[in-house]
Amino acid sequence: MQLHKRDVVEAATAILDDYGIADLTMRRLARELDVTPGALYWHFANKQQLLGAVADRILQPALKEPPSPTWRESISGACERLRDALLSHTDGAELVSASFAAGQSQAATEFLAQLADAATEAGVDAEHADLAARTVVYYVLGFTVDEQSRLQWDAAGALPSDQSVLSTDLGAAWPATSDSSNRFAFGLRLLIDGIAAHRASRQGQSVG
Amino acid sequence: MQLHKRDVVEAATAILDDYGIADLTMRRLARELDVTPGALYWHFANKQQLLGAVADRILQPALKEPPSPTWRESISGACERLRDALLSHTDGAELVSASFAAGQSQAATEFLAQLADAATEAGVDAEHADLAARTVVYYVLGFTVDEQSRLQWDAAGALPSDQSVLSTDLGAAWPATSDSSNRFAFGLRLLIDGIAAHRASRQGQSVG
DNA sequence: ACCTGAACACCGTTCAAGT
DNA sequence: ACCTGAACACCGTTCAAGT
Repeated sequence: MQLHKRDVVEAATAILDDYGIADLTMRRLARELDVTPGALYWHFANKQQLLGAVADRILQPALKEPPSPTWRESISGACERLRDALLSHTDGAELVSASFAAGQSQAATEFLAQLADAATEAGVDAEHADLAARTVVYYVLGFTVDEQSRLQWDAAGALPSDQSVLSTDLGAAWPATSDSSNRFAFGLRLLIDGIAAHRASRQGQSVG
Repeated sequence: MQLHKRDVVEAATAILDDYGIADLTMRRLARELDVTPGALYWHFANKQQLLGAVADRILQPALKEPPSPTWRESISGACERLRDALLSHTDGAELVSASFAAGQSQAATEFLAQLADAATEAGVDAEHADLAARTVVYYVLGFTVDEQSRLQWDAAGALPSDQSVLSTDLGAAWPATSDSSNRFAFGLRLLIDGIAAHRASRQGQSVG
């Protein structure tokens, strides 16, 4: 039967989840779809574009924005959804980070625009709102790439019996997800406070 | 004559500057050094490690820290030196960003420690100083990767005669380096203000 | 319109064997 | 100790030709 873009992206996501970004090659993907590598180039101009489509798929859940009462919650909510989306696919942060840098993810652009809106709400002038949004995205991507590589490294080295590197002392379980989330929230607060400070130093508006 | 690590890193940097990161392959590098690819693996365990050494070389100028009167100037000074170092090599931001994420650059770790010291000076507790430093580095790397890709794209498309995409209107020259630097400074101020706000919300210290 | 076959021009890495 | 020769197991991309 006919090959459609959606099938290709779905199969690519499956390879990503099961084997990671290093195994997500055009040839491997073609094999999985029972076609010749050349077939993929009928649907996608090149690998970068295909990865961009995978990035868009990963970012879908991060784009739903429930209305927030304050701009602070708009930003931190969006960032938490972004991090969650990245963490729910093997090497998700790395893939999206690369696609974002290459300008191949339409969803990333959309996400950026949402953040810029929140920054505008916060009182940042239009000229700088996009920049504030980018700064926030750089943080989330950088943090999550780091976090995910550690998580996956630990998961790979984890033996069936709980023999972790840091669990030589009894009882004390390995610093869990909650700690990582706290660390994430710290950096986020830094940025949000920075945006608030900028707003305040420009013109006095109602406190968000 | 004998091949030394320093020769290899120097030749690698030359390829980077002249042809970019895509052409910085082990085989190409070996050819340039008049050796067999296998020879490189006597001196470096793998390509990542070699790229880490190149990153260290690029970061060297960013590590000199002149004493600053305030922690704010320590941070912004370090960040400007980092950006300058990255921009002075083709694809420098991309290479250092990758090496940093892979944990292969010793210089990047050192740079991080310097920033963490400044954050501590600012009144951030030890537990969070490293995190604040990372947040700043994520910003500088993210911003500069973006900036450099645009710069290089423009430079590649620039015809001998000043036929730029945006210069269809007369007189108005293309937004120059100064604008980019202003944008860089904006995001940096955001982060520094965020750090200051965090310090203030914790305990009242002398204003930096 | 959509895909195959086959090629082009490469990669990173390993390792016995040489000096 | 340091490097070569040669191989292993791959890559992304193109494009005439088929259906």
